[in-house]
Amino acid sequence: MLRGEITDAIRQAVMQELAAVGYGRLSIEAVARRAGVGKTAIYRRWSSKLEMVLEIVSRVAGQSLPLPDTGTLQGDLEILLRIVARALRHPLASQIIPDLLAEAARNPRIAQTLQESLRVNQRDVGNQVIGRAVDRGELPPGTDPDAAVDLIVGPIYWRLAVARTPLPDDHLPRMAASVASALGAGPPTGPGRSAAADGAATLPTPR
Amino acid sequence: MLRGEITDAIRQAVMQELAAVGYGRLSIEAVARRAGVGKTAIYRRWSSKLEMVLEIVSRVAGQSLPLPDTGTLQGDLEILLRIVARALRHPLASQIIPDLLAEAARNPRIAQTLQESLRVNQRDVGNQVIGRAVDRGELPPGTDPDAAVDLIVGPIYWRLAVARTPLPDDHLPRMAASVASALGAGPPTGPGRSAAADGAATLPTPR
DNA sequence: GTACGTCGGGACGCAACCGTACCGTCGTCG
DNA sequence: CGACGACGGTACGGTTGCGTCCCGACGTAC
Repeated sequence: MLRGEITDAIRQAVMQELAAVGYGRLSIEAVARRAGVGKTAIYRRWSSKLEMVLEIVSRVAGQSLPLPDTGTLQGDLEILLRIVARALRHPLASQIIPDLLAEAARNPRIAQTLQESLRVNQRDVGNQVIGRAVDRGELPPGTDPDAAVDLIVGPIYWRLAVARTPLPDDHLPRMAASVASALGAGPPTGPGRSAAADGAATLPTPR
Repeated sequence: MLRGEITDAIRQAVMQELAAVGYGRLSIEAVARRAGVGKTAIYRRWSSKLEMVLEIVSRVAGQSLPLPDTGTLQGDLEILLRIVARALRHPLASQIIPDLLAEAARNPRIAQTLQESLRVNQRDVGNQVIGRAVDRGELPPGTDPDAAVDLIVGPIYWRLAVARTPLPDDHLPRMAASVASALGAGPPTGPGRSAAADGAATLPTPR
């Protein structure tokens, strides 16, 4: 009964409006205006601004992405960084993602939805890359996946979404190499260290 | 003539309101309400919401922080991470910082003010730590300070401000070790590098 | 004691938006 | 061809905020 083209127009308008003014100032009327649609059409589909945004965003964020196995930690990282970089360079995403993350710190519903949408793509991808590297012997078995995700995604996110400094394409391999090194030396977790890089052991580590 | 206690109360209220609802939804009336103050008192001090927030935030963000020289890259990093972690754990800061960063992507005035306020503390601190490490021979001379900042601040920021996963105190040294390793192996920057940091020379990065 | 200026508070006109209701139109299904 | 339902548009009452103005109450400096 509801015409799909209208729904699509609304979805698109919500994303644009979200990027333009943020969730805090997003108004139904502005969305309707931008979509060339009556408010009625929106309220016929969603019950409130929050429900609308959650449904639309989670649909976009929930898309699964293919992650090829390159056979090398370095190669996997490079592809991973490239994917994240492309996403964060998207003009809409680069505005919407930080905005929703900030809003999530304040609104449990948003936080929960984002986390659920991203869990599949984030946690699984992280575990997958780390797991494969461990199997290959490139990383020690005790490697903490959570800490690994911090080291992988943190730098690229900071660069593109926080500092917003342009990142030349040829820097991605360097960053991948740095991250790979960080992962190798990183978590001297528990006993039974493997043979792989343990440069950290030579550094005096207080507490 | 303007009573300082009133100004302080307003400043405090702005920070709390900023944390509670974000910049987008911050209203002068709510600030006045929270501060127990008339709107008049606010408009007597600042001309608009934007000017008010910019002045108050830049005053807080502009505080210089002491950065002791521990004599080791690992030690410097650990202290640095500890400082950043403490800041990001602050209940007000942890809400306000991501919010303003998201808003900065949208409002040039905010972006400029934040950048100016943080330039002293961020760029200088980064350059200082890296420079000292290079002098000690812990890092290769060509190390790119910008890339280094990404690697240092990115993971801790992601962990605390984005993923908002609790970070046990004893993880900081491990993270510092990882970051140190990343910095060391990181920039295999081109051939025949000169001594002083000239990362810009190899980068097609205008300005 | 008088004059000044800030104080909180209230009221102003204006604007935007909420969520709902009611139009007349138009496409589609039966 | 007729009924149905979604469509864009408009209007509604109510709320919130803006930025300004005015008021009486203090407190202080002179």
